[in-house]
Amino acid sequence: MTKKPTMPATPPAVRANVSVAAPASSEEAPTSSRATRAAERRAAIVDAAMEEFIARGFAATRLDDIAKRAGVAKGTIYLHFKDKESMFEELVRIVIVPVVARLTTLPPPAGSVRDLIEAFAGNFLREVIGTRRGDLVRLIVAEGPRFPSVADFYYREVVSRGIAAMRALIELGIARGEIRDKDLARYPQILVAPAMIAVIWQSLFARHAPLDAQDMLRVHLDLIFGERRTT
Amino acid sequence: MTKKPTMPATPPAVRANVSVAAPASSEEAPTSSRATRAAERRAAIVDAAMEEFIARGFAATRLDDIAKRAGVAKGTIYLHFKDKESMFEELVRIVIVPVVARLTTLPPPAGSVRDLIEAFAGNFLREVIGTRRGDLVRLIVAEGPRFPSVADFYYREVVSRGIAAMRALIELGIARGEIRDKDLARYPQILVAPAMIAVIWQSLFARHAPLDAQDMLRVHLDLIFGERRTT
DNA sequence: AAAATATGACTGACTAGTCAGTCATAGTCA
DNA sequence: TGACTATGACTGACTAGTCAGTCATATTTT
Repeated sequence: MTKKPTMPATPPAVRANVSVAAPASSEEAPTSSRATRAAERRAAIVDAAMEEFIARGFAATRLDDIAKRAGVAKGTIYLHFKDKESMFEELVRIVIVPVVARLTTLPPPAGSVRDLIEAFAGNFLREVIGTRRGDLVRLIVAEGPRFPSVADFYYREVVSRGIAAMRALIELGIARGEIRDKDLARYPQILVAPAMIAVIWQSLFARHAPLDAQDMLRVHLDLIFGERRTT
Repeated sequence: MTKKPTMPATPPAVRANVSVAAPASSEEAPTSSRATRAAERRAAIVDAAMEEFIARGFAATRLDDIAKRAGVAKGTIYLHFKDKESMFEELVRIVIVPVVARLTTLPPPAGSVRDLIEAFAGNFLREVIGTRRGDLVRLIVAEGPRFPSVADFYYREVVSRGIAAMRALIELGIARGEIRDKDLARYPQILVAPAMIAVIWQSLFARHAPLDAQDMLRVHLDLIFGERRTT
């Protein structure tokens, strides 16, 4: 390479909006025991690694950069992770698991199916679309084929559960007469597709043509449930 | 790295199902003038590069491997392309352009809007979903953020045109009363979303849970147009 | 023979991973 | 309590290897 073609990763000033650790008082807070400090460092490494991997992809990310961003020596990374690969794999688990936990903690099953799904979509909008986590989803799509274990994990923990949950909701909707089309239960992907497209769109094309994801999802739900009767 | 973790790229035996050149008689066919031979070599390089980039991503792909797969010395690549980066960029153009050309050559605008869209979907199924070109789309999603010029090109040549074409069809459908939901014209993405999801699904999750893309698209169109009246 | 092409050994910049040594903290003893 | 020792988290210079890009040489075409 004649010169570095890669654009700089998000500069350190713009910190992740999704942090693994508590606010991580950046400097000199020996608030803590050895174990605590170690945990903080690990979290700092995870945050830094996520930023770098999202910005550059797995292969092009340098461990030196992760170390610098985390404010840690390179060797320290190897105290916490076996190697670059397993760091990437663990990273995905660490970031994804709590999100799934939160999203699958459904709100009380009160109200119509549409209300349930709207609550779901609202969470998704807030927690994923247009956030670092959305970028992480794109990263998984990007690196999945080269990391079968990551793809497997993601399928098992996120996709299959999500599909199952959506299918259950759709079947409920059909049973209650809220949803007309009975075939929809066979392809819950259709229900989720616009949300996924929104994630990708924000990552790739937002600067060409911003997308009002919330409004789009509303239109999509109108399509499935029929126009929203203004309560 | 202690050992190569990457799985081998598709072995040379399994040739691309999408070739840039004519069948590329692999050995010794001096059928041709210099210019022709040069063009064949260039095409072989493009094919090989596509395979490798799809299998490994940009950063992890070695030019030595592309050369070997194309049956060419590494130096030869530099007779055709300035460097790895511009090879990738040109590659995308070279492969995408003819597909767009073919897909935008609409069949005679006869029949219902649904028929038009179904024809479109059929082409897309055949030409993209589950083919190397589908993988290329995933690759663009993957590398887009690191190759703004690729993302720009893809947006300009494929996405914006596709969206515009879909919008036109939707508006026609609304005008003719085939489509109920008027808001759909504001988000043609909704019409296309399941097809994109199918592309990604085949790439990432096919071996966990195969997806009948054709049937899914049919269900989706039923959702938009209402159940298909059996002609 | 001259020109156009093609080759692949070579170079140098770059980076994953290592490890001997440092030092703040935790633990022990008088 | 204060001094002294043990621990292991942390460091960063270093090694071994990789790979994009070059170019002197060989091969093919005209």
